[in-house]
Amino acid sequence: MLYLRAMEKSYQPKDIEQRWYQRWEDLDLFAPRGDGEPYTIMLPPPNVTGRLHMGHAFQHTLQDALTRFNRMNGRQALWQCGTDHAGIATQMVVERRLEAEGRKRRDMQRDEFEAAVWSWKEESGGVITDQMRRLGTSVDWRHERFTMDEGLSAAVRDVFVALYEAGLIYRGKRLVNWDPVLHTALSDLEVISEEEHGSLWHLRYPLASGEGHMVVATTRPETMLGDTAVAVHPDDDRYRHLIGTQITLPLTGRTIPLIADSYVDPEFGTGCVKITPAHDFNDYAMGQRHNLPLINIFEDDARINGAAPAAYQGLDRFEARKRVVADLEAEGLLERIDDHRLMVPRGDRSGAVVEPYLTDQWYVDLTSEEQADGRPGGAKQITGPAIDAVRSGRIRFVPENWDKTYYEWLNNIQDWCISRQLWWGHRIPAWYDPDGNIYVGHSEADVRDRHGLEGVALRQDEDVLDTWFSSGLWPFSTLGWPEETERLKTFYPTNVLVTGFDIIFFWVARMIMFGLKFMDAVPFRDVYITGLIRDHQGQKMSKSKGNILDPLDLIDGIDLETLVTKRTTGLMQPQMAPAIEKATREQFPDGIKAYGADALRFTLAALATHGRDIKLDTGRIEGYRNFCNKIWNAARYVMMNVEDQPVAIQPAQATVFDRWIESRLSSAIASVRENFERYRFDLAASAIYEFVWHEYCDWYLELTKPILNEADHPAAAHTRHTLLSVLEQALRMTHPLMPFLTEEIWQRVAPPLGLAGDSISVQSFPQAGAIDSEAEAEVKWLQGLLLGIRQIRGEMDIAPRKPLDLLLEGGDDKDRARMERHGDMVRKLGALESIRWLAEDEAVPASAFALAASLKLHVPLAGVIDLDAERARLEREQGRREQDIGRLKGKLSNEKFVANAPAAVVQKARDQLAEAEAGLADINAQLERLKKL
RNA sequence: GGGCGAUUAGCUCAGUUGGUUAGAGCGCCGUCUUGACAUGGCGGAGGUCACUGGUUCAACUCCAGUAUCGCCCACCA
Repeated sequence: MLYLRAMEKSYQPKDIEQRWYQRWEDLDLFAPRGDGEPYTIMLPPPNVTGRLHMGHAFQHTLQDALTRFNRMNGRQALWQCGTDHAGIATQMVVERRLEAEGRKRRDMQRDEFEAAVWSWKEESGGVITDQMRRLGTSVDWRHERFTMDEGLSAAVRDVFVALYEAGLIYRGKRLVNWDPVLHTALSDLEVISEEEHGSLWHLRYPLASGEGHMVVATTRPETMLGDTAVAVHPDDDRYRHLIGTQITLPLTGRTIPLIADSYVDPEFGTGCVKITPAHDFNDYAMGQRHNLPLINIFEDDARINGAAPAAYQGLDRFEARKRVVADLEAEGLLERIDDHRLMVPRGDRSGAVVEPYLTDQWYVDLTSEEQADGRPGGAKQITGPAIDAVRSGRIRFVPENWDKTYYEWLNNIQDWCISRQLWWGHRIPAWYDPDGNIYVGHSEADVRDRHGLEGVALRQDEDVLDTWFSSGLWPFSTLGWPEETERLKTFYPTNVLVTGFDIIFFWVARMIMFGLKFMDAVPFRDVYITGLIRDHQGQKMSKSKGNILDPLDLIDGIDLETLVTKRTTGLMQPQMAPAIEKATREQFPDGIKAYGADALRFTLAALATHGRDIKLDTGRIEGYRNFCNKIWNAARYVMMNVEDQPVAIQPAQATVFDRWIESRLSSAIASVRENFERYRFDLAASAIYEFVWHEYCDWYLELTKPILNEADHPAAAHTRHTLLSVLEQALRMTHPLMPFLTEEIWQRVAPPLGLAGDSISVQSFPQAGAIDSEAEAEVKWLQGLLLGIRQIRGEMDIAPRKPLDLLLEGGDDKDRARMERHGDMVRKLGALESIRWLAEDEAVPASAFALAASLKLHVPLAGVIDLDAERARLEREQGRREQDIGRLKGKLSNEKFVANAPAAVVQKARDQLAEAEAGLADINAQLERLKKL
């Protein structure tokens, strides 16, 4: 009992949480245990230098709940964790830090820079793992992996070599998305296109004949320096006669042809398009069709190069644009400028406008068809199987409709550009000899060996691989692949992947491709796609909007000034600071309270509905913090009552209340189990909440008080047992969502029941027992009776403890028998002075009235009763019943309803009608009596 | 231009194969500091289920369309 102290009056998460995680880890409870059926979740590896945001906290909560639930069910549960080296993101962070120290990457040696990244990784890598521990995540820390670990790097090289040898990786010179700030190629996915304000410049291109000119419209006038044609639609009558003639390209002195291509839309602009094959994807394609020359006019930082006239060389592309427009205008060749909205492609990391740029890059073939030499192309070998895995149901998206997004993307996919001109990442395992021949292998020695390259100078490719290339191997590389380890055999394929929709393409699809290709099996059975966590107004959380919430601040709390500082420092746009400060002060005038990890987790689970983003409101977290306190205090009550008291276990002595709460618990357990299995964390959370608060606390605990407060009550011992046992099971049921609180309480509750263990987290998840419908009916009856009394009290403004007399009228033998059994309980919980049945011919005194099914309750209130209030209340009841009766009569008088609806539905309507009519008669009678007073 | 989603109480959301008096939390009103808990108890008010048609004995639920909002994909210069 090392860890246990006297229970404070209220729940203090800080005390509890800090003690338990360390203990769990010391006991190594989160490694796979036993020999049950394996259950595996791969943690989407966060960026090693990052911090966890609310989205991570959300996903980690769900993964932890699943892992804990399955661990408690006896599965060999593995939650594989680790971090991603995050090529571009990390390189940028480190470069920025170096610049703060006055150092520049370009002045450094490559190995020197890599060393700086590794040391930054060591320094900052602990932030995430610390955050995860604070959240209570039960990952297998001893097998934590990093995508640049030697084993994972070897896997990357093996995959690259294998795909290259299969003809599925190739090197090619073509137009790529080029980031001129980061000086690297990007994949299609890393380019974000958004609509921006721009202009449409109408330029005059003189005909070489000297007779007139063509007018072309462009959004990028500077690229005219690289034009190699002007195109019109072949059927465009305005220009048809000019097709094939030459045009004098202004400013350059070059002559270019007027060509015809049906790609051109005659309706748009002037119907004439300038063609720049080296700087536009469409123009590139057209250039291929028409054998046009490519003129690259940019350096790799998008300055104008030597291919352009000297006047423009060295200018940045935007400078060049101004200059070109000015020069054209000076020559009278600028017809007009229209405002124009256009889609501007930007690099997702740098924000720089991406330039289509002709370079040599490495690609994974995802599109080509089967080839004549028998080599299956990428479409057949990689993309097709990935589509089929989902189509055949071997992989299931939850919610299901994400499969459409997945198919849509794969059906329109392009080859994947995997090379990046960065220093941080997996170096491409390709070497060049002085003649430029390419050799791909696992290492330089391997290459020399295989190709007999003794004594030949070899130079390794400078580029690194796209980060997602290594992330795509995560489900098997972390388990030891390419070695055939025991771990790999046991835990692959994994059961479920929990992630956001934003990386379905980046990551999910690629894991499926690689998993199928290299493991010959799907990497996971289910893909649970979570919604996005948004702020209380539904805005996306982002540093630049200043609406970020750090999970740790919700756990530990934070004062307003610290929060303001945190949100306003290190902004990309410092001018936003005042607005962010104002909004923060408005939303959190007192800062953020400490809610604790359990409350945060429970909230996130409760909000996890399918197919919907989540607006996170701290009010909601506060509500669940209160729920933690409720559990805490219920446990206090239980412990107070079992200390030094006998706890019996003979079921024969069970009261109907004991049977009732056991039965309700069974329903709750069944619901929680089912909903965890369906990934309905929201329903699981509400089943727990409903049971613990509104059944166990609101009713059962209250029902035990009259028994336990009476000296030597015959049911006391068993009641204590039930109090403990139900709480103990409820704790196990709640543990996957609230690991800390349940552990703390379980350690106190288990021993009196003769149970013990290192931790609740390795106990079994409770099993649902039988439903006791007899007990449920009896307690429901009792609740109805007490509700009637409370309604009278509540609406008549009678003090809760003022003793009342209760007169009963009507009812049947069952009511009398039940009242016989529970009269004492009703008297105590209803704070009644007396209970008496009205004699058959006895006049009803002036009283407040309530109905409990067919039982009529009268509370005599001579002199005290507010007749008007009571009449108004009864009339409201009257109105309700009349409405019901009207509706039910209408239904039942419809012959088709009676004929077609299932018998049970018709009977139900009849019963409801009878009950409503009887109730209405009772209320009318009471109203009549009131009139006479 | 294609695809997906949302619209239910003041707010945030449930409502599983069509049959419930359409629910919960927060907020609101009233009341109560009783030996688990005021981070609480008890009672209460509050909804033409976005709109229009259709299918059906029966529609929040199924179908079609409309409106508003949001997201993803796409080469219109």
